This record gives sequence, structure tokens and C-alpha cells, in this order.
Amino acid sequence: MVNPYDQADPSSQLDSDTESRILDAAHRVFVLRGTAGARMQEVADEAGVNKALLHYYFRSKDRLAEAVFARVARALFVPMVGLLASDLPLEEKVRSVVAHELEHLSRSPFLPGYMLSEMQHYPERLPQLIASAAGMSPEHIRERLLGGLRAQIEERVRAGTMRPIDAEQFLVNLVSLCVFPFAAQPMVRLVLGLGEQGFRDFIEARKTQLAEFFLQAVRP
Amino acid sequence: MVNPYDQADPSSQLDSDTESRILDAAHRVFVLRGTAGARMQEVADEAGVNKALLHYYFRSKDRLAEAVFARVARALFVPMVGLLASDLPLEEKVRSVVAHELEHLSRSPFLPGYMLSEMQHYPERLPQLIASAAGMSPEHIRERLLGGLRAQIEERVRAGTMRPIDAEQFLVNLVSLCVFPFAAQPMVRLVLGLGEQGFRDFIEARKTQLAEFFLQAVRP
DNA sequence: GTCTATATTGTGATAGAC
DNA sequence: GTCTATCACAATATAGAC
Repeated sequence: MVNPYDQADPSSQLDSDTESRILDAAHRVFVLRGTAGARMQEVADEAGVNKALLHYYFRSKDRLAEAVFARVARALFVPMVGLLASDLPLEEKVRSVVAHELEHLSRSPFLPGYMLSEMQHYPERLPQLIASAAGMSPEHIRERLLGGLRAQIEERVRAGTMRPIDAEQFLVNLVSLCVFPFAAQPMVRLVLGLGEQGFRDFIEARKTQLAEFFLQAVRP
Repeated sequence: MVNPYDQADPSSQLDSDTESRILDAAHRVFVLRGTAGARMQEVADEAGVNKALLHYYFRSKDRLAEAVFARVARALFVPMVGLLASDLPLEEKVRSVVAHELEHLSRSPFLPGYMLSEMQHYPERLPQLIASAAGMSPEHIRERLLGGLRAQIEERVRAGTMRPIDAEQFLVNLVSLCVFPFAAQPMVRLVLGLGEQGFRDFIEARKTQLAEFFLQAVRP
């Protein structure tokens, strides 16, 4: 009783084995080639099935691309928003986000490049997606995220343990420092002269230095 | 005497009007859609010529894509490398890079997303390109860039005016903070709730805060 | 140099047997 | 549910007139 084209409640239904095999294969191919560069044939080969089956389960390339994009967006945003909107002390948020992001992206180094690329070429997909991924409206997420950060920053500033900084800049700076090195990995490796292992070492070193770099920047 | 397919010395020849019109059009279309998503027909329409002319001047879509990529890479890397490899004091380098990048990218906000997207999908294009763009081998660039930064950092550390930091991390942090907000512009605007003008204001605020944020992070 | 017309292949999508 | 075969069209590329 696997109902194809059924979009309802993706978290609670256990997908057919074939469907998830296809989605996994699509994930690999779309992340590697980008939506426009991906070929349905390659996804089918990667999944070990026929092209027709992709259409049986997902109806069109566009829908399959959306499913992959949604899954990647979820994987990238949910944990980070969870940490940033938690009730951890501000310094702990910074350390947690840095540690979690560098660890997570080390294991999926192509996700940021894929996500930025897709956002640039299909910006209309973002809004509905973020909302459904987090189960909140964009406005609500914004309030939770920025409001919480702003309150914590103001508290620290009043206590004299932090310099004033816009919550927006704080947030963007933190995410930039975590994500960009992966999104720009080919350039980073070329300019720094790093092989695959060298890049891993670079990220390892970053794990011990980045949070302190950031926290130092906001100290009074 | 416009010799098509002639790759020699692109800087010294003044291209035919048509050729540069095509390249300008291709620039717009490829940056917007990405190489895989771009259509030769759209480039032709944008340039006001026929599809066949694109092949007359550039022979294939692949070559046209390379020409656009080379041009964008040049525009992005040459000025930054020039500043970072100059003999300015370290603090001035930071301020100059921040000011120049934020100003430049404000006027071409889609270049970072395009560059990262293309790097991810065609990483093999980078090496030859950087070399020809800067007129130096990647190794030489690396030596000039990292070597110079490392020397300046060590000097400051000895003088007690800076905390120790790897030149590699210093460089990647600086570039991350300048470039990422543009590459992630759709997400930034969504999460911060900004319209087009709001994003411009955000970048304006960044111009006055980012260099100090960064310099504070490396102070002892 | 620039165009129209066309060749040729690639690719998403569907029909229908099993 | 899964396959083979095929359709229909999109897209790159070329031939050849002007």
C-alpha cells in the first residue's frame, strides 16, 4: 500500500525499500551534479532500477529534485536552528554550533555547495521548505532565532562581558565561518595546496580554533 | 581580422563588437542559470543575434562556459589576491579586503553563488584558471599569499599585538566573512526577513562592523 | 559575419506487457 | 511494482545561402 505521489506526513510513513533506494540514489546524483546537470538515467543506474520507476514514484524530475532539496535542507537547518534557538548560554551555543557543523559537514562536505547552488538557481523553493522543515513559519523561526540571540547579547553587553553587535551580524558571521570553507572546498584546497587528507587536517585544526576566534571577536 | 577560436593573449586583442556582446550576454545568462541550466538560445536572444553565431565565435557551449567562468574568476580573485599579497600592513589588508569585497559584491551579488556552484560541479576548471588569471602558478600564488600573511602575523605576535593564528585559518576566515553572505543571499534574506533594500542595508552595516569584528578576534 | 534551415543526439516522460 | 519500448520535444551543433 505504497501510495505514490502521496505527500502527506513524510516522517511517519515507512517508505518502500525501492522508493528510498531511489531517493538515496537521487540524493547522491543531484548533490554531485546539481539539479540542472543531473540525469534521470544516472539516478536510475545508481539505484539499480529502470528510469520508468523514478516516474512511477516521483512523477517528474522536478518533484524528485524537490524531494532531495527538502531532505538536504532539513539535514542542514534543523540541527543548527535547534541549537541556536535552545536555552543554552550564548558561549555554549557558539561552541556547539561550531563543533556540530564542522563535524557534520566533514562527513557530508558537498551539501553546502549543493544547497547554495540550488538556492541561487531556484530561490522560490526556499520559503515553503524552511517552514515545513522546521514545522514553523519563517516569521516564527526568525523570532525564535534572532529574538533569543538578541536578548542574550544584550544581557552580556549589560554585564560588560561582550561588545555590542547586531544579532543579525552575529548569526551571519557564525554561519559564514562554519559553512563557507566547505562550500568553497575546491578553491580552499587549491589555494592552500591541500589534498583530501590535508583538507581534513585543516578542518580538524579549525575545530579547536574557530569557536575561540569567534568568541574573542565579541569580547569587550 | 577577428580570428575565431583564437585563445592567444586575450587581454591585448580588442574583440569584435559582436563577440563581446555575446560574451556579455553569456555572462548574464550563465551566472543566473548556471552552466548546466543555461540555454544557448537564451544567450543568443540576450545578445540579439542568432544561435549559430555563438558557435561561430566560441565553437561549443562548453567553450563559452569556460570563457565566462574565466572572466568571473578573474574579476573575483585578481583584486583580492592583489590586496592580500601587497605590502600593506596587516590591519590595512583586512580593512581593504573587507571594504573592497563588500563594495564589489554589492554590485555583483550573484557572482559568489555562481562561482561556488561552478567550482562544485566542474572542479577541474579551477587550477589552470587561477594560474592564467593571476599570471602565476598556483604554487607561486600560495607562496606569495600565505607566506606574506604568515610573516606579518608572526611579526605581530612577537610584538605582542596579535594572538597566534595559522595564516591558513586567518585567510579562510577573512574570505568566509566577506563572501558567504552574498553566496547565501536567499537564505540570509529569508531568515533575517529582509527585502532587497533590507539586504543592502545589512551589507552597509557590515561595512562598518566587519573589519573591527575580525581584528578584534585576533587581538591578544 | 550573419542568417535560415536542418541534422543529430540527448532526455524527460508515457504506454503497455508482465 | 517493475520492466521494455517508444514518443515527443528540447538543445547542441552544423551546412550552406547571402
